[in-house]
Amino acid sequence: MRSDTGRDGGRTFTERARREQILACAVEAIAELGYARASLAEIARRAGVSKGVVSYYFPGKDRLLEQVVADVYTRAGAAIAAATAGRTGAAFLRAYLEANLGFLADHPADIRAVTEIVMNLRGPDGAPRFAPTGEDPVLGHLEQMLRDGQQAGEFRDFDARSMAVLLRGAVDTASGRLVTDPGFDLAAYTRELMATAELATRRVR
Amino acid sequence: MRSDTGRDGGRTFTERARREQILACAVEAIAELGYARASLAEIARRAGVSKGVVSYYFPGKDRLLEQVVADVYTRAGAAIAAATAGRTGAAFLRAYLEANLGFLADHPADIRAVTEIVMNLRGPDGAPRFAPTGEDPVLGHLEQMLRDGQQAGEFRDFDARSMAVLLRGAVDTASGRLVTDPGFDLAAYTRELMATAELATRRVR
Amino acid sequence: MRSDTGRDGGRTFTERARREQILACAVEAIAELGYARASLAEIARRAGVSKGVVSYYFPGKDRLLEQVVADVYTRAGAAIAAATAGRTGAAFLRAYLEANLGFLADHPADIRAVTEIVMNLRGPDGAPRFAPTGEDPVLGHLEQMLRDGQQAGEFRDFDARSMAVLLRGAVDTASGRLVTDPGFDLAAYTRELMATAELATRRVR
Amino acid sequence: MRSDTGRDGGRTFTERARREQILACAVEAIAELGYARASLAEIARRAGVSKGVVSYYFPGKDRLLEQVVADVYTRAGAAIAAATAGRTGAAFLRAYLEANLGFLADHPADIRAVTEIVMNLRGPDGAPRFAPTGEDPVLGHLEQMLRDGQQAGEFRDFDARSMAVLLRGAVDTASGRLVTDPGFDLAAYTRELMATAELATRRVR
DNA sequence: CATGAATGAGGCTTCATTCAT
DNA sequence: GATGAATGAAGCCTCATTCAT
Repeated sequence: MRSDTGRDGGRTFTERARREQILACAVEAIAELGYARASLAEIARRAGVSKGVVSYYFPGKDRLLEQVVADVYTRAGAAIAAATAGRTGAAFLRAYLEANLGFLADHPADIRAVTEIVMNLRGPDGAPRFAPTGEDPVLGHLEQMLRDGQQAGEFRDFDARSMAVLLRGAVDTASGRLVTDPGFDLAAYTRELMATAELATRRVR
Repeated sequence: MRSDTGRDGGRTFTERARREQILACAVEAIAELGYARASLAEIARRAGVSKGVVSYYFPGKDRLLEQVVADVYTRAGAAIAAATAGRTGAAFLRAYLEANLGFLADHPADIRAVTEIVMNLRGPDGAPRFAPTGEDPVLGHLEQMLRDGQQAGEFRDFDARSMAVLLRGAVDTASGRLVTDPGFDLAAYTRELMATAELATRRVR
Repeated sequence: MRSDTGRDGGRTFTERARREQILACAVEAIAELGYARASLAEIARRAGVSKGVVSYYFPGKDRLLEQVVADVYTRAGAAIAAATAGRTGAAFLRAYLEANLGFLADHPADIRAVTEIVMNLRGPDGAPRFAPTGEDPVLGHLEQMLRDGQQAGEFRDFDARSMAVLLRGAVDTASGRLVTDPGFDLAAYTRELMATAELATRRVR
Repeated sequence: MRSDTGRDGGRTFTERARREQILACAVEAIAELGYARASLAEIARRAGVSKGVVSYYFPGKDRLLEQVVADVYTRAGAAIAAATAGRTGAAFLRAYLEANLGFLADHPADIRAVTEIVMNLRGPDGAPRFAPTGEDPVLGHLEQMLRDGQQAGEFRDFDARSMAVLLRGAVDTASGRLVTDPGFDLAAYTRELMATAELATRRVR
């Protein structure tokens, strides 16, 4: 047993490193070239390994892409959860939006890649694999927090579901801009989105 | 040359009909199957013609897809222009959003298809063909109208560019929801978006 | 409408010709190289066409192989049915075996290919696609004819099922020999098989 | 070299055990999954070892498969030789067929695996590795014993070669049935085959 | 001895495109 | 104008094999 074969969760050190490397290269390739052009060959090329290696670590391209999504979701979710811990109402909303756009600013490629995958990856039956539906947990959480703020009397009486969709749409659009529009000013956008959220949700006297 | 092939702009009647039919089937296929699965064969199948016909009318798949985008943009632009004609400031904004979401409600497949194409179609160099940039005419127009409203004293002093991006993002997200989220309530969303826009842009006393 | 595009059963003349050509080349390749080495590329090469053409005419390799089996079964069945028409008992058995071995002599590659496919082709679940089971129609027919001969008092009281399996095995083994054993004497084998069948089935005084 | 690695014929105890284990798992995998799906990875998985181990003990997959055949042939040959020792003529034939079908009943997977390998394994030139030819020792032995029986006046004057092929075919077909046809009655088949052999070979008065 | 890791060839399939008719 | 036919590239995947540790 050598130092580079230490086990952790059933996986060797090198295996975990390779997996992460491949995931990173997949994100990079998708963010840069788009979903359709991000072939396994391209991902392997960026990782400096042969095509077979990718298949060796992931049982199929779909699984790899799903892993990318799960990976980024996990990291983004953790960052946002940490930033919003213990907050409710307007304070939550501010922290939530700030954390979302902050993650975007720090990991634009990750978000871009996830967006591409979510929009394009389909199951064998042709149905979208990550289609946003009523049960979307991300959206559901935001909606619930908005509803809580309303019950606490902090927010006005808007349709929580629609407002949640609107705010997520405003967040998501930023990721697209960030990658393709070089003139996009994320800081200004963040300020304006937070102001808009504040004005659109606060209880009117 | 037969009697049923009257000329119009250098194109016979049947030719124009075929083109429109193919474009319509392309929209249908992309909206239903997604960008990657909408092959020329599938489009031809839906149009009830052979693959060769598609190639005959459009010099390459890319051109066909570009034409789909141009087509829908033209129709949507006309509808929105008609609805907002002569209006400025808050009145313009209301009419603009209402017309946008109205077009969405009337032509969800068109919007879905265009979204897919815009996100996926790339040039030979790999660069996005329709990437939103600073020169995006759609966005530019909205931005200008917002700026006009500010100068007229009707709107508060927000960053017009960011607000334009935000509102477009809020509009675009609705198209995605409309197709994949069966529980999405477009009417409620429209109301909430218009309320939000009103609250976020009006001059605060 | 030209002479080479005459329709027949929804298929053009060229299409039927190509299909038959591909089927023939598949038989040839499998008989010569064995199941595992008979790739689509090899089949296409023998047909003098590109790999894509095979996929153009058959929706997948499995379907092509299934078609080979169906094809040969149909032809062999027709030949045997014609040779045994109206016969029963020992006369049927003689004609049956003679027709079987005759078809073998005339189309050794076909039989060899079918044998390979039947033994190797598996479904997506890994289960054999043509596994001989109790419901095997070919075997069932022979068994029934043997039983009829017993009831007519022409045959002794053997186990009809076992005898059917035995005779089919004796027929099938000849196809293997014919291809791989250059010294195999089919005529002598035919004589001996018919003599054996006669001796093994006839009513003993 | 430890105490548990006593040498025998140049091979340690564990080495021989490993070889036998791998051979057994190869048989199992081929019998169950068929030739094409029995990959080294699958065989290694069933043996509970890594792929490298298989390569370590056998210099290539072909050699492993050849060894499987040799192994089963050796065991089957020994069993049959023991059962037929000292017998000739009809007595030999009865014992021979009984021992063959008995081995089949006791080791169906072995026979199935060998059948698959014999039918599929090819040399680099594409030629079958185990094709039955005129020099087939198994067949040759049976043929010789039949001839001896004829010269002893016990058998009628059939073509010994053809009869040998016929009987081997009747034996081999049972192995195929045994694996794929759940309703196959091996005991009944054995009885019928022995009766048939008796009737077909005995000297007619 | 044994393992995990990596390779590269080859297979099947899909698809945009071209061309003769 | 329109079609069926054919191509060839590219994609994903599986697998036997090799190698450093």
